[in-house]
Amino acid sequence: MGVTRTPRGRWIEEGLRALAAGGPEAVRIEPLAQALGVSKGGFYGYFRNRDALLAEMLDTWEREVTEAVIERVESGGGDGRVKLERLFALVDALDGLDHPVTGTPVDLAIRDWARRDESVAERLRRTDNRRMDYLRSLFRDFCANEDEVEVRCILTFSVRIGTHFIAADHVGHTRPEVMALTSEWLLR
Amino acid sequence: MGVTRTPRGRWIEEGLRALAAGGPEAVRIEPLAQALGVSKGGFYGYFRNRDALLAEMLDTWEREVTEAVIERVESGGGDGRVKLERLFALVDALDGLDHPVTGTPVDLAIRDWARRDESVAERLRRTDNRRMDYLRSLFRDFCANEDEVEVRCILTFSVRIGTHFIAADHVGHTRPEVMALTSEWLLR
Amino acid sequence: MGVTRTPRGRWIEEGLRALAAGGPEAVRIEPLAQALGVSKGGFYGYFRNRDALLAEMLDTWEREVTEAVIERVESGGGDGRVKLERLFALVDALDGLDHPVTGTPVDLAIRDWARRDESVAERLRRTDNRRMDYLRSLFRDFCANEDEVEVRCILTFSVRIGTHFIAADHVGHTRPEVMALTSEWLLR
Amino acid sequence: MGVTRTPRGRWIEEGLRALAAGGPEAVRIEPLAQALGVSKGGFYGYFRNRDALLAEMLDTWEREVTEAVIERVESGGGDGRVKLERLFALVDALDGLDHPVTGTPVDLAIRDWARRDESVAERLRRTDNRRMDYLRSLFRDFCANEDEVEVRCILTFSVRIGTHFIAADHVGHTRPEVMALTSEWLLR
DNA sequence: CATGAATGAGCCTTCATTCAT
DNA sequence: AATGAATGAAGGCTCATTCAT
Repeated sequence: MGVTRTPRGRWIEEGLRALAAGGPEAVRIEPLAQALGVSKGGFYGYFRNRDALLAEMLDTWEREVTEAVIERVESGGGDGRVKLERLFALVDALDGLDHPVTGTPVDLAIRDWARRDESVAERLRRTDNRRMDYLRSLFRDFCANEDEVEVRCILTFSVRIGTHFIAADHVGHTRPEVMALTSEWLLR
Repeated sequence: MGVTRTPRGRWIEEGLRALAAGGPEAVRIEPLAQALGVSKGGFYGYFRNRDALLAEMLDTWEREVTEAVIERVESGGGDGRVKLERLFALVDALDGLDHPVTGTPVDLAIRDWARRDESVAERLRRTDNRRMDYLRSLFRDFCANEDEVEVRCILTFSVRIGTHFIAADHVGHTRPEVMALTSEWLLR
Repeated sequence: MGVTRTPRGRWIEEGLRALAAGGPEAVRIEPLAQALGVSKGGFYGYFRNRDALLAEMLDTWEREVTEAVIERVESGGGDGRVKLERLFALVDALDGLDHPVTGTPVDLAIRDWARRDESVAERLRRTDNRRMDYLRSLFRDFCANEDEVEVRCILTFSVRIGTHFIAADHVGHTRPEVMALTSEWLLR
Repeated sequence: MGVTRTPRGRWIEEGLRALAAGGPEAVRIEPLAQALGVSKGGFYGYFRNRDALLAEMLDTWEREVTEAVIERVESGGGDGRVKLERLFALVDALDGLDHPVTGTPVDLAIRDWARRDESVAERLRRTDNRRMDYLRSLFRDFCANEDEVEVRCILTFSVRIGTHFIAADHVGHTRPEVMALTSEWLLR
């Protein structure tokens, strides 16, 4: 469940895997067909062309990425601070896994893609706004100043994204340890 | 200064421009030759192959990106807080410009590239460590706790990178305004 | 009458339509199936392969094209000259219509096709001989010299075909006007 | 001379040969390359794409087909009737040869193509108008009535084109004999 | 019978690379 | 060094055909 099983869905899933691994240019029909153990010609029974696959990959991602996390954070109950802690833990766990659709690598690949393709940027804007709205609602629980809420939100979001794009080492700490310290700091 | 003038350097510069615009896959010999007004065959007089160009592009970037900013921040004098403010202003200015080597788009493209290529990741680690070291030295000026220095560093760095990869809108503010609020907050 | 209604006939009719519009290469199973609102796999329930359809299209055309015109010319009565006038008027009318089987575009497409395929040429020879025989019988009504009959026949036939393959403009006349003058001249 | 020898010209010539033999759809890069004994990739050093080749084929044809015949007819001198006789003989000879550019098969293929492609039709209109203008000038030499000139022109042109698209046999004559009779008749 | 799925050959095109000049 | 030409691999796409259901 979650992992699509229809042949159409298998192309999409494999496409997202390729996207995560090598960016949109790496989503090539022939290697995908080979990975699925079918002939490349069969692809066109499901999708009009490569662009249609890319679009459906993004559709799938946009649909799944928003439902997944928020529900699981909300389901646990508690106040904003508790939920944020749960959110951070959940995101940490997600980084470790390798889900073909909701996994972090797909997210990062789409972020880079969005810098070059306005239609992708628009989709990202939609999902990022939904995430940011949720973040705001949690921070407001213990943070009265609206500006500060916004600052904490962008910092929280940035550090969770930025950590994957920054290669620096830390003195006396591992990156996860610094992330943990940072999370504490943002929840003060 | 910065813009190289040797024929070899012109290939590198044009390659970095292509990298910034479309990622490493967009660095293609023929369009580069066309942009330089020479034949693509000539490329191989300067570089063994495409990979050699990519390597030299990274060499050039690594060399230039570290010298540039720190020197200009230091040259102005003042304490850590003052220098950080200057640094932030400088980075903001850089985002607006479009320097073919030290410009932000090249930086972002290399960060995404590093996620897929370990040799690129290693170069990025070197430059990020140098930047992080410098950041640390500035934050230590007014922040005694080492852990907090580390937290402020990663937050500072993350928000400056993350802002380019995050598409969310803000309530009652533009992104630059939120960035300004964030900078204040990090310098408290 | 003319428009076939059996499923088999509908493939043939649609095939002729495609032939008229784009030549034999344009007779492609998939677009035909789409135009008929059925799946392309079903095609092979009626025809062994594409060539079988092409053959049956030609069968249909050969059968219908000969019956149609002559009967209608004869049915009106009169001498040869009168019948030729009626024939010319009929052909002019046919050029304006767009019958999927007996329409002029199909005729022209088959004529071009015959230049490249001997089996098509043979069918065309059969139908052209029947038409020519009929033409001869009409011209003989008012033209004693056998050679001149032959000349008038080939001229009559040629000008009715050639007009569709010649793109020249005329001085002070439209093409239909010149055709009318030509018809008069041939009936002198 | 006449047959182009530059590599570019060889592609065009081979393309026209394919056009004559199988229509525009038969002009395929790979078979052409094979016929020329080069790799298909090399094609793109000379032409942007297949359409560019088709266009240049038509350019070449349009250029050569107009110069060729008229000059040779004029060079012999004589009055209109004499020139027309020479023209008919020349066209007959051309039908027998197989020149890759000015040969009759190319002409016929282009005529059929023009029925489906307006840009081809326009080129054909240009060349046909030039030929028709020349025909008119010759017929006017011994035919005072303008309408009759026009009739003789379209009949002359039609029969020369139509003969290749009509498959009928003749009674007691071969086609060339009927053509000869027809020519006499048109020159009366 | 009809359908959906799959296949494989063939086509156009791009591109890194080589090489003679 | 630089150019123009050529190569070969790879990729996107179309299409006739087959086959299980």
